[in-house]
Amino acid sequence: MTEPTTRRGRERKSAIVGAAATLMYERGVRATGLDEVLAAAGCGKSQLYHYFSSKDELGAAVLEHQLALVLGELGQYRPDTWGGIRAWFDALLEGQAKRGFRGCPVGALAVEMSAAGGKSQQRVAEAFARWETTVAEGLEGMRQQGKLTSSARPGALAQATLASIQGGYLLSTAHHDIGPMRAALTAAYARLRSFA
Amino acid sequence: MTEPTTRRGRERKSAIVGAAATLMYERGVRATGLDEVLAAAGCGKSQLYHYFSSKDELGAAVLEHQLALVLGELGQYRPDTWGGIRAWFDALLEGQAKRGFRGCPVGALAVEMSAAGGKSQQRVAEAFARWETTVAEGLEGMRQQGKLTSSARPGALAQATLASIQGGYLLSTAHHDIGPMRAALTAAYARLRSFA
DNA sequence: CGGTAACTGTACTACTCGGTCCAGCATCGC
DNA sequence: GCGATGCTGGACCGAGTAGTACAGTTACCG
Repeated sequence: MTEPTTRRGRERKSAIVGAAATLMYERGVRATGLDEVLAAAGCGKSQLYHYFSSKDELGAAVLEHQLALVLGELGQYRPDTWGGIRAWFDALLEGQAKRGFRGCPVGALAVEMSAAGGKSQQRVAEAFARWETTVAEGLEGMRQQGKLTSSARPGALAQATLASIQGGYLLSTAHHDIGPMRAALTAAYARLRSFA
Repeated sequence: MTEPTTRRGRERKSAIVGAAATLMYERGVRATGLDEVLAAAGCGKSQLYHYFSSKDELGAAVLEHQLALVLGELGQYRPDTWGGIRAWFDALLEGQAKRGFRGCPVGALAVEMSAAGGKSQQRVAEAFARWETTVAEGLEGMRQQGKLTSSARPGALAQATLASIQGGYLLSTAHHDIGPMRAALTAAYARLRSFA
C-alpha cells in the first residue's frame, strides 16, 4: 500500500516479498500462510499491512519479483543468436534440477492465480505477455539478420517456445526428473531451427 | 475408504467425485471446500467420509476421474495415424475454448498436487506416465508402420508433445485466448511430422 | 535536539475449513 | 417381517487464517 521511504523500510518490504516468493513457489499461493511468511521474514504483521493492502497484493508483488528473476536470467544471454538460445535452455534445465524440480518460478504461481480470476488473472496474463514479447523480440532480430526465414512468425514461435518451457517444467516437476523437460526443450529448439 | 455395494451408494459416490472434479478444476484443489462439494452433490458430510478417508483421497479419485476423461477422449481417435493426431489436437483446442479457457482437466490439478508432495505427487506422476505411455504407443505403432523414421524416439516425442499440450493449456488459460495453445499444438505437430 | 512521520510488535477478532460423531433411515438376505 | 448392514443428515469441534487495533519505537529533518 505505502511505499517505504527509509532504508530500513525498503529492506523489510524486500525481505517480506523474498520470503513470500520462496514459500509460495514451494508450497503454492493459497497453501502459504501470512504468519509463515512473516516468521521467515522475521517481522510482524503490521509491516505486511503497512506495505500491502491484502494477501492478493502481496501475491502480485511476488509475481513481479519472480518475473524479474526469469527475465533477468534470460537477459544474461543473447536471445537473438542460436548459441544464446541454446545456452538459455541449458540454464533453465540446470535451474530446474538445482531448485529440486519445483517448476517454473512464474508458471507455478500462474496456474493458481489464473484460476482465482479477477485482477490476479490479469496480472498473470500481463506477466506472460512480457516474457513472450522478450522472446519474440529476439526472434524478430534473428529474422531481420536473416538467421530465420521471412516466413517465420516470431510471435507465434515465441508462444510455442514458452509453451514447451512451461509444459516441460510441469512434467519435470510431476516426475521429479529432468528428462521430460529436456525432451520438451530439444523439441522447441528443433522447431526454431526448422526456420533457419 | 469403503466401496459402495448398493446402486444408491455408487450413484452417491459418483456424484461426489463429479461435483468435486468440476469445482476443483474451476477453482483449484485447495480453494475448493468440502462443504461446497457436498452442497453441489446434494448430500451430507458423512457420505464423503463413508467413501473417502480424507480430502486427499477425494483428490486422488478426482485425478483418476479427470485422467479417464482425457484418455477417453484420446481413445476416440487413432493416435497411430497423422489424421488421428491432428483430429485429437483439434478436439483439445475446441474443448479448451468450450470450457472457458480453464486449462487441462488433469494439468490444472497436477501443479497444486505436485507441490503438495507425498502421495499426491506420486499419483500425479503416475497419471502423466499413463498419458505419456498411451501417446508413445501410438507413435511406436507409426514407427513400425514406417510412418515415422526409425531414428524417432517415441518416448521422448510423447513427452515433448505432452509438454506442448500442457504449456499450451497454461498460456491459453492465462491469456483467455486460444492463440497460444494453437501455436503450441502446431509446433508439436510439425515436430512429429519432421520424423515422417 | 525535538517533533513528526514512518515503522514495528503483538494481542485479538471473526471466520473458514477439514474432520468427527451419533442418531436415524433405507436396503437386502433369510 | 426382521435383523444386520450399508447409507444419510447435520450438528459440532479444534486448528488455522486473513485482517485489525493500538501502543510503542526508530529514523529523518529542520
